[in-house]
Amino acid sequence: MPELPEVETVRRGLASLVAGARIAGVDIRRDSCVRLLPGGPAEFASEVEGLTLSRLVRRGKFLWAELAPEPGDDAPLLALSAHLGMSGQFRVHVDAPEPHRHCRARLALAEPDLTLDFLDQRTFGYLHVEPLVPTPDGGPGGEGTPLPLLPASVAHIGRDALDPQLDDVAASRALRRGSRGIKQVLLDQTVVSGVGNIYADEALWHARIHPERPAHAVTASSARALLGAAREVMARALAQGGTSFDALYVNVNGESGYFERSLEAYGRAGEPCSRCGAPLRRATVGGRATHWCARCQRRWSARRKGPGS
DNA sequence: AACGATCCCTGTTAGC
DNA sequence: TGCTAACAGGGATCGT
Repeated sequence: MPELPEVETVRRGLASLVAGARIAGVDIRRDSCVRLLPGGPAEFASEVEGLTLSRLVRRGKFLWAELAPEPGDDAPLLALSAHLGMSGQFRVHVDAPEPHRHCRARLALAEPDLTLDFLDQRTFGYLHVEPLVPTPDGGPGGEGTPLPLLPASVAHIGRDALDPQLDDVAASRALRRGSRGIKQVLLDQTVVSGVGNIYADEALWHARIHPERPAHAVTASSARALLGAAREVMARALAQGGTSFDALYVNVNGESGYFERSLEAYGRAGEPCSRCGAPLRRATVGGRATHWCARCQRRWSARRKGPGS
């Protein structure tokens, strides 16, 4: 599934391939792949046609292209935003083949002439055209993103774990707030964004925290370790995922398995923990498949030795 | 306000 | 063998 590292890989691919191109035509092949607009898919098409894809920007798992009236115009007011959901992909073609079975939208680009396909097998992803709005925390952060503007539907999303402007102190404090299990807080994109189910399990394993430990019972140093682990594991995945896209194939779907060999917890139920050898467990937590080591990741702090213990 | 439950959707796999 | 059911998942939204 595409989480932050995969989405960033897509962003880089699109930035190198389609930035600066003009949207010459829009073919929505499945209406529900476009977020609800009053005028439906036709409104989507009429809003974006003729505009230029300028900067490609990401926050967490949200990706968007600023839309400029002309190439080089740096006062965009609109964004073409996308969420890949579970299975979204972008593919760029010089000579467009017949659309793939899962192709939900096809954009014809000009200067250069290219075809940009949005594919999505499980249809949880979408495209959206929406205004860029100011945000209190000062903008998307990350590479090449000077504007303090976010697509309206992304305004509530917190800075992500790889955002250099993320306030680590405030973020780790926020991770310790509330009665929810720490994994659910880590998956809450308004706190720190970009972490999905796979990297949540990985980060918790690295930080040795039980996924169901109540957030308020996580120590300050554990919360800092957790944030650091999330950052570390996603940075490593990005380093691997980012190496392998062909010139005209935007590597996207996160299922390509390039990072799978490095996973310590996710998908490894029954296998021995590489730290302690105890078998890894699996259960459903908050509706999500969850993997952890029952020995390394205790639900409660180890009891201090005392009378009666 | 905070949090849990529900729903969206389809291809694959497990089970009978 | 052929069918059905469970499952995977992020996030918006609604109800408590």
